[in-house]
Amino acid sequence: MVLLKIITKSSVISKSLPFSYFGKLFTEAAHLKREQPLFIFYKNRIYIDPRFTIFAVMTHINSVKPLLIVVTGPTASGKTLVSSEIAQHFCTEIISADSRQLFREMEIGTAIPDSDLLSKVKHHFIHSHSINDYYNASRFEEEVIQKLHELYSKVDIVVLTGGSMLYIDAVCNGIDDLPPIDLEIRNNLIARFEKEGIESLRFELKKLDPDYYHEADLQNHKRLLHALEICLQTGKPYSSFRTHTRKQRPFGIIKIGLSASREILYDRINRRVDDMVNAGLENEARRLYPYRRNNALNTVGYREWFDYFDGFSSYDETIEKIKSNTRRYARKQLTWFRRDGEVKWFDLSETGQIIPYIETRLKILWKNHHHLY
RNA sequence: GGUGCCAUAGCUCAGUAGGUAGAGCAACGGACUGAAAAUCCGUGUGUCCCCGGUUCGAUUCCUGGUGGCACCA
Repeated sequence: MVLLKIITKSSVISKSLPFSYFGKLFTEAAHLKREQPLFIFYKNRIYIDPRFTIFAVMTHINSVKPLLIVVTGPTASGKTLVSSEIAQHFCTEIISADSRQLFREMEIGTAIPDSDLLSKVKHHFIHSHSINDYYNASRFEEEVIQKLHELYSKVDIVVLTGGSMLYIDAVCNGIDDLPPIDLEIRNNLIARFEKEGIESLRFELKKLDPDYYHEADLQNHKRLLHALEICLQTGKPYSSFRTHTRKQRPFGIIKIGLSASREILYDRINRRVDDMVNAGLENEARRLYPYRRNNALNTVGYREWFDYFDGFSSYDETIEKIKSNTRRYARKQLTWFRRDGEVKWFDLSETGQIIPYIETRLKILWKNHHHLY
């Protein structure tokens, strides 16, 4: 809801109005007894009759939560195009939730939107960081929440799109606050793991945090390393930082998922990998080869080339491996989606229904507040 | 046309000295709170080419087909 105040030579008009939500023409003029409307709302912008002298137009958003439209789906399901259409329809901007498109050094292999789309809609968190930066889901949460705060002062709808589910969860539900870890503690633990093996980590965790020891995946060294880092850094068990609660967000969330049959999805993946190869993926990987130890480059579409450069696989095997690993990645994403009951799914053949669906949801959301005024 | 070899999972192939089978890859499922395109865990999906024969029992041995490969014509 928007409080609109228009100050003219002769009068001050104050009106509470719904935001320009449906993308339809919205007029508000009857009370002026004019034949022509004084101003119209259209797609988040206010257009004023030029024959009228306006001294000031002030608006502010009031009471109704702004909205985050989350567009997700497995890799190569067409998120980029759909989210761009949604953003254009609602005259807003896109935040990318993609843990690899963040990095400006990686372009072809991460399938960032093309320059045409980037010029039509403002995108955030694409090529915003360097592969030399230390990055993680918590940082993403912090930076996106900050960015949303900024954006919601201008618009009341923002689109979040991507397939990095942990990152999306971090924005929608939050993740627990943890202290930063000294590099020395981290490196010591890694060295210990490499020298003494995972058994040594289990032994230490059982001592420092028996609670987490019982629920942890004891085969997964990353989980154990992380828990131990926290224990050693703080002197308190890692489990004492785990709240198991969702953070409250000052915005509403609608989740849209894009789906396709396995056959179609796999075909899209295979074709996209071929396109990437034709666009010069091998050269991009060769350029990044010196950085292959960076976590950012522990990524499908790059690590396979590094094996090829090291002589461990043939050219054809490399491309097959990229396709196969991308398919596996998509399956892993699907596993994550199955647990999230909040997602409204649309098949690729019915993407035309997405914007009408969002508009219906908006009507329901905002109608309830209308009675307050 | 002749001779030899081969036919087993979606693919490449093991194997059963006769008791209806198993590896790798692919595929499929799950976990997931500061590396997440990461990391970790689990699952065999089969007319053992076809028709007969021998046998208590044949994917395995035998006859004959069919298909493939190699060599000789």
